[in-house]
Amino acid sequence: MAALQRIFAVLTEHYGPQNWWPGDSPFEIMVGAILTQNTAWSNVEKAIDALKQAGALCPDQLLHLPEQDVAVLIRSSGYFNVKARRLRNFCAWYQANGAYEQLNNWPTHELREELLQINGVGPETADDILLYAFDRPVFVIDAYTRRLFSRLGLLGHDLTYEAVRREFENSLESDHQLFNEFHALIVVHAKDICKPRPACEQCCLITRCPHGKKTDDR
DNA sequence: ACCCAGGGTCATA
DNA sequence: TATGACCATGGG
Repeated sequence: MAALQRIFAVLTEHYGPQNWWPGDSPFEIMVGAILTQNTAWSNVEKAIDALKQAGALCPDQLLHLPEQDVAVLIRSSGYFNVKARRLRNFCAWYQANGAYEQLNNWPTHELREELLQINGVGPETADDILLYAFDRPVFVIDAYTRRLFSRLGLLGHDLTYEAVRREFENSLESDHQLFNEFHALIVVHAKDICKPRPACEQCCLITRCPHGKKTDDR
């Protein structure tokens, strides 16, 4: 994908720097990464606020509280029962491995493999965490990225997550700052482009179901 | 009332 | 390995 650099330039020129991920600490970013699975960020913000309000936005409390209580706090983020369990799974791993300072010494590949072992952390969530909490040069592939680039004709729509990620990482210099901005810009562009609802040609490049035909997505 | 959202797991064939 | 069911709230 030789055009990537230029697409990044156009997006960044239009929207400016994004300063992602929204969040005050690496741990908050990791929690957000789990809560935002298939969920609008506005709903996640409320859940994170509720956790803060309850003094529960830390591994200790999330592990100490009954899972049911956590579920109530994160209710607004949807899937609250599964996500409460996923937060617990993640925190158990996080504590067992000495928290941020220790984990940050791990090589990127090993850290990624370990994250993927946690039940509830799939490839995108792992990569969110690696890129935005640990500043590792890993390109995050989400549904928007897949739709936009496959509809531009730059990506096959039957590629695996790993294949798409390799494609992006091989087409750009390995720079966490670049990957950080690029992914953020794709998401911001998706939100921006289709404000009311459907129907312009631009929308069809990145929103879910272009005029009823759902061919891509995976 | 319907569609969608910054996914992931599990059961089945 | 590939589908399909399931998880659930809140905004447009």
